[in-house]
Amino acid sequence: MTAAQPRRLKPTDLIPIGEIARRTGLSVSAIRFYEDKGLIEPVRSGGNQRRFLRSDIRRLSFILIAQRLGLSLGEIEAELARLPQGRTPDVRDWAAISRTIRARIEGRIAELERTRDRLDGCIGCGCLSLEHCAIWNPQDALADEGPGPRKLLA
Amino acid sequence: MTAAQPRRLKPTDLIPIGEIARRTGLSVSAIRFYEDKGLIEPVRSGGNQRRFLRSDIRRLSFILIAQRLGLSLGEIEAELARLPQGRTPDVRDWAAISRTIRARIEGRIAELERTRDRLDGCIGCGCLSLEHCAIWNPQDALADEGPGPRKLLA
DNA sequence: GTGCAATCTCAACCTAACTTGAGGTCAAGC
DNA sequence: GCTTGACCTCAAGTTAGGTTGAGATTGCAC
Repeated sequence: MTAAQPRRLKPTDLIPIGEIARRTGLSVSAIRFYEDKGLIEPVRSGGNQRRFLRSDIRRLSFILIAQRLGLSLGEIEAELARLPQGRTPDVRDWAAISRTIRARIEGRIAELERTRDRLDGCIGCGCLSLEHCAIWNPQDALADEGPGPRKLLA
Repeated sequence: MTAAQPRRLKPTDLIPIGEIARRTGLSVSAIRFYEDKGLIEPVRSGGNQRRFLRSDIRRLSFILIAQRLGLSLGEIEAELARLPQGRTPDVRDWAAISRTIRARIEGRIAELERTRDRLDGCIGCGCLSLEHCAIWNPQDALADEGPGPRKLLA
């Protein structure tokens, strides 16, 4: 039972942290940090070292992409929680998550286009007060992304 | 000389911090923080209280907009440094700065569109490895915005 | 069976962007 | 002239997202 694996589960499918770091471009410490935050759950070797699956590369890549879009690690965790437990996520699982992300991208693009147009309009109109100008509308903080003063965005 | 001002420099043109906070949506502490960082320089009343000009509202509004675009306070300070010293900035001064900001917006939009298209392509192709997929390309970190792991973005 | 690079844990540190609190002053209304 | 709310300064605290360092193991190669 222990020799000549029939379904060929190669030991190379278990990747140590250094290699997963190299492959994703993340630092080793960042990956450990993400595990700490519950974003990823590697298995452990006999000697307590982390061992990652190939599908974890996709998981980590997703984290990177989502971060670029302005999601916090908490929000990313929420997205990842939608992946199936116990089995390796397949194309459809990832596609479901992608739809959420895609919507976010669209929204962000729309917001930027709005800001751009308003910026043009505001400079063009020369109102110089911004107070009653379209661009300066704190209520319109529909994308809660980016740092910004907490009071305004909260 | 002290009575009946000829050019009508109304005292209401000197705004206390509470009112400027109310008008911009910023917190009082955030405004003081920005002064500390050199982003704004209110004058002082006889009793050492801050007094803002109306044009400072525009300055603070600009800070908010720029932050939403992912600029750090340091970068914003650099932009604001291009405004004239000693005189109140006029339409053309602000227009010059707007052009930089506009370019940034365009760039960010382009990047998001690229990410969106790649996301579709990647999920569609089912490669599931991301390693050799277009979307997973750490070299393409052309927008150094958002938090993200320092090693990758540095 | 030994060497040495890669890992491990845990605690401390870091930057950005603010907030909070203590203790004291200013100014406008009655 | 006194009260009360708005302001002042300065120091310390907070959150997110990691990094750094010490001291101890592991595990692959020779």
